[in-house]
Amino acid sequence: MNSSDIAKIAGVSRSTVSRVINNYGNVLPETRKKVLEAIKKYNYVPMASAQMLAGKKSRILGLFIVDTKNENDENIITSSSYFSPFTSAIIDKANKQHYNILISVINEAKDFKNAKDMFYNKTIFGGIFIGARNNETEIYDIIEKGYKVAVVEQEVKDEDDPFNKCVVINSDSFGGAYEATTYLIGLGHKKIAHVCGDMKQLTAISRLEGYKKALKDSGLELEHSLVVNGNYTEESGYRAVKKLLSESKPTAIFLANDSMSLGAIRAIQEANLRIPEDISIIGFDDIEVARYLRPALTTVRVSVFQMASICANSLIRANDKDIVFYDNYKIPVELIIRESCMEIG
Amino acid sequence: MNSSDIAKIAGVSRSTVSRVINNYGNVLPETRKKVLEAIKKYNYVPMASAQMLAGKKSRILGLFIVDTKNENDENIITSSSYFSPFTSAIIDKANKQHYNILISVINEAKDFKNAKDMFYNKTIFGGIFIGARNNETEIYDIIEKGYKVAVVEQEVKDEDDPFNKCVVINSDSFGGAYEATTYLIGLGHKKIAHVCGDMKQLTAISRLEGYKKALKDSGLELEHSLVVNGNYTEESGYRAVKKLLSESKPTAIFLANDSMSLGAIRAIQEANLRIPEDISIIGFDDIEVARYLRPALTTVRVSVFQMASICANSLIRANDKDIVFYDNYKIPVELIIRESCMEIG
DNA sequence: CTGAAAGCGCTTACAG
DNA sequence: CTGAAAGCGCTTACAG
Repeated sequence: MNSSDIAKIAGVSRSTVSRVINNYGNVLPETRKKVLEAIKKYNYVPMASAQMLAGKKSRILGLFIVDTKNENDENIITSSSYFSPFTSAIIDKANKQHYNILISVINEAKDFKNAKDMFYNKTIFGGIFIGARNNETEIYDIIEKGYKVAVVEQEVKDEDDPFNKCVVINSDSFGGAYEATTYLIGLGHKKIAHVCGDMKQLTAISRLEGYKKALKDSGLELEHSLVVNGNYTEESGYRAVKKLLSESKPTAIFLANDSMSLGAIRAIQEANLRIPEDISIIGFDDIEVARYLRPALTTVRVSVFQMASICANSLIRANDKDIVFYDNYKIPVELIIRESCMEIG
Repeated sequence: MNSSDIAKIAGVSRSTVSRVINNYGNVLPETRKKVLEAIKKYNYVPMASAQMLAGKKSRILGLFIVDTKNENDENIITSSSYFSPFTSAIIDKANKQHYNILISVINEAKDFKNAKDMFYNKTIFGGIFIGARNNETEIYDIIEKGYKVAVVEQEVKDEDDPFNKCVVINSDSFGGAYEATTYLIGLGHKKIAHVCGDMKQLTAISRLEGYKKALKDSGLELEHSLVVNGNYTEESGYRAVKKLLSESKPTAIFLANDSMSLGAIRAIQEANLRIPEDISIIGFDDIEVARYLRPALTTVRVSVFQMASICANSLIRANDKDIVFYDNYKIPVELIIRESCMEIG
């Protein structure tokens, strides 16, 4: 069943069938009705690739999750609590506007090829990148070829930066880290450690900066032994805090994300210390588990939903209106005070 | 840049360009080399829709998540811990075989139209349905038109059931519920309540059956007041247990999933009862939070990863080999004993 | 308001 | 081993 068949059945030309399918105005009501009936009767749906080849735009939006495998060969982001709300918000926004999402995971450099192909072979009209390391050059090509892209958590360096030619959405990592650290300082802590995230990522860089700035503004000295490496996984948080506990013995720890806080809790329990009586901890992200922990985790909430919505909507609008659309958003974060911190005393 | 351009540059015909792209054997090595160089130099990627129109198969697999909104207008499955591992496993399997995933959420009956369109307009070569209520007739159409589909958690009634013509993957809900209930009985409990899941879904139906059968096999009477409604959401678990606690006062509760167990814990805490000293609880699914709860939740683990892998692989194999592929899998589950149950004292 | 025709960018028999 | 040509199923000027 194709448009010729429908045309024959309705007693019109293929042009007319096409006109009613695309809802053009210049079709007599009765003609339209005949065509619609034939379409309905035979459950006809035009073949998408033929439509595209003839000039229609793709209504598929790519979502590319750049991810790294952890010790257990599991994807860090994809298996984290971050993935689900982000992805589902994107899907929701897209579906509501009659768009669909093509989703793919990028684990290694070579996987960027698949992502690029989806742009270049015109399967998708545009795409979103999340989880990429800061200044990921693999994305430059795509942007520079004029495709519509949105990136989350990318620094825009200067006017020549390719990321100026796309939509960039960042959360206020610096501000959140600053607020978290200041909160700890306000509670009287002086030995505040920081467990860094994956420093290839903008979020980790900014969170460390925010921590440092807060210390500085309060006149506290930055102790290098209190800043330890992590890579955003639970395991890395465990190791980092284990080390901290045996060496520099902080009274409070600000971890660059919640997953690492989970590891931190384990390390602290194993050392027979209590949270928050012996040590205060604060995370970042506010993943779902955070509020179920006992004590519930104090953390910095990032509105993943909001970030996702902006990504999807910007790109879809750009496609619908056939415009290029550059923009740079900084999404505010919020300190969620629960039970894992207390005044030093 | 299209295949004619490349042909001109390489000094061959479009046919030859097509041959090297599709890796046909009958091309002289030097000819192939010239073409490959031109392709590389100009970064040429054939347009997917033109390829499809000319006869190539789609390499996009649909993943349709049938979901219902909860009280807060959030999708139940999509925002649950079930979504992320299932989806990421599917993506992983697909990407490894050079397939991509088109993902979409079905909230209302009318949203099935989008799913059907993706099949009928040939965007996807096949699709997976998860979360649908038992015997969802909307899926029948698609199967009966001969498209490749996989469904998870669907009962196959008899030989005429359309679901015989697709891949169906079920977890052993009955067995898991039977084991969980038997475990509670073994601990000496006699007043064991069950909070049902969404009874439109096969999992909920089977879990209730397993519970009943275990009672029966142990010679325990089924008390109707001990079986209460739920719909798989945390909130429904909270309400159900609240009711149970004020009325029939069970000593143990088997909940049809872990999300409801979260609500149960809240209700039990509010009633100033202790888990497991005053009341034992056991969930189903083994979502990520389960092991972080204190006491850690005893539950029945479902290998979402395995189910997802089978879905993706079956469909992809069917497409690659161009065969129709019917099958019916029952995936074993595993009782994970943690800290939320104890012997009745 | 409607139809005939060209064209979108590929692949694949067919012929040589 | 390679090329010329037909065809896939649509849309969209163009003409009337």
